[in-house]
Amino acid sequence: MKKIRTRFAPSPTGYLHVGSLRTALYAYLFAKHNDGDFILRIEDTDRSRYVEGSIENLVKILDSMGLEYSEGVFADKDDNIVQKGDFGPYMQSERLNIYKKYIDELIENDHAYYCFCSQDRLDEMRKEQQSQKVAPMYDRKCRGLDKKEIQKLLNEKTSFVVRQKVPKDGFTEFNDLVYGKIKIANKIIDDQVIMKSDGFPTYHLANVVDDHLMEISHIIRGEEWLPSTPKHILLYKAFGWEAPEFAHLPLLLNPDKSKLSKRQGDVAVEDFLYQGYLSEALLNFVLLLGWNPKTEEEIFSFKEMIKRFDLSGVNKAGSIFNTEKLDWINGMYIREMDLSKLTKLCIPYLTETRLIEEIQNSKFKIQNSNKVVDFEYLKKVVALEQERMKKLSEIGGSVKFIFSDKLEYEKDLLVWKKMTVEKAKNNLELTYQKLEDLDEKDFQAEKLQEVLNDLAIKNDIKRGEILWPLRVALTGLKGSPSPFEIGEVLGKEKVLERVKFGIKKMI
RNA sequence: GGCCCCUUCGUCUAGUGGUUAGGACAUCAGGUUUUCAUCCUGAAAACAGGGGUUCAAUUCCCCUAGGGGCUACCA
Repeated sequence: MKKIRTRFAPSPTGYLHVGSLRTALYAYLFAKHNDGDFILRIEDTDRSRYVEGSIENLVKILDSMGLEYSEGVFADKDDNIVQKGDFGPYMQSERLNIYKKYIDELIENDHAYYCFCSQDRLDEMRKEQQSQKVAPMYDRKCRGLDKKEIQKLLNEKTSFVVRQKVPKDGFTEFNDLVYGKIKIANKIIDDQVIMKSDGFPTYHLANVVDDHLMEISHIIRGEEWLPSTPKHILLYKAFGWEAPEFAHLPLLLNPDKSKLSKRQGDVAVEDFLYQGYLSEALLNFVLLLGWNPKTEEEIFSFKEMIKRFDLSGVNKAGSIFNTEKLDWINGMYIREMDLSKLTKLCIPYLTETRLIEEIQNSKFKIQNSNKVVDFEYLKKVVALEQERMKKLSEIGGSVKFIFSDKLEYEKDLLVWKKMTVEKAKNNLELTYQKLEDLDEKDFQAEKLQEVLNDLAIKNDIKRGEILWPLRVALTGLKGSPSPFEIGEVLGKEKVLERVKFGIKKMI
């Protein structure tokens, strides 16, 4: 059986779009599920749209996502871009001579022709066609040029492009692995430009040549390519090549159902990463946007994704990119994560340290605070919020109270339900006395819980009437982790200080 | 305008010629918890419309409507 090979073929035009991430993921999963290869090819044939640094960025993100490719463009130790693999180079801009050869072959075999029409003529023609409400198409003026004329224009160094010679009649059809049979009349297919006047090939030509040369077995790409697939099929035919299989993926949509775009919110993978979404969670979320396992499972490990993915589970309708569920999935992954690992990931959001060189014996300065703590302490702080965090970026705000020198809150907050202020104050005083007698080393969640429960029982007070005022005194917040856990993180001195502060408020 | 594609709860989706049309997120209610979160229980919530075919249609066919994509010397 033929080896399964898929590729991810982005253009280096800036950030990595979440839709592209999904495309890459599906292509990756399909290849790996079938024990095949997944390769990366950079489609940089449009020089005007090239954005500096985007290849580096892309490689970095793919790497952090775990979408490992076996051939393509990699970053070496020093972050230099290098190309590796049997069928390279993998940057189209470095393959110009290859395309040139194939374009010449097409001209030779009468499947393509020189076109000397000026941009102005083309623009005018298009305008005219649009005003008459006919489909804008090249009028094939240069299709009939004879050899002599062509040579003459060539000799005069007239600017030219090369166009694909599309059959005038008949139909081109193919079977898409997602959409099924697609059939289009050749007469409505334009004589597509395959080589631009700057000598660069267009997407259509470069794509076909590369996919053939790189032995791609399955082209997995976005639905926006569906209408131009017949052109590609025709190109394969013109070369006498067997076309690969096609699987087009439904688009990701804005809330208004248009194609997902930057205008209506974040679409760059790096933005989501920056906000504190975990790459596993993002992958899991995007996996489910347009694919389902035919069971009710929703959380998939990377290994499980590979095992379970198949193209038959891909649906046809576009899906709105709504991050509500992403938040849930992310929270899920955060809760399951090993505390040390989670803490490391939280460091950029919690401390002023951006680069984590050495965790052991390191000191971390807390953001917007003058506090400096070690990693073990950070772990305790993160543990406080692990089960209520949806995104890593929330950590700084949610544990701010731990590090502040003076809490700000209304005194009424100290009063629980129907309690009186007097009662709250008394209970807090009672608590103070009890905690004051406690040894520093007894400031440990379980012990505190035991001691405070005991206090409530002995004095015949509802637990809430002890614990609520205490918790508020320690946090100044309506909602927070329990006073036991917080007491442990804060330590005796701070706890007593804050309780005293609370009591004073009520005097 | 032309061509192509799509249409099940608010969102992601399952599903079948006969189902109480299932799940998840979000929402709401209740329980657990001192609070928040977690966790548990429950509720509300969908087959775009119209014609066929059929004993029976959400499911098959046609039409309409709506949405989207493409229509570049961009990918």
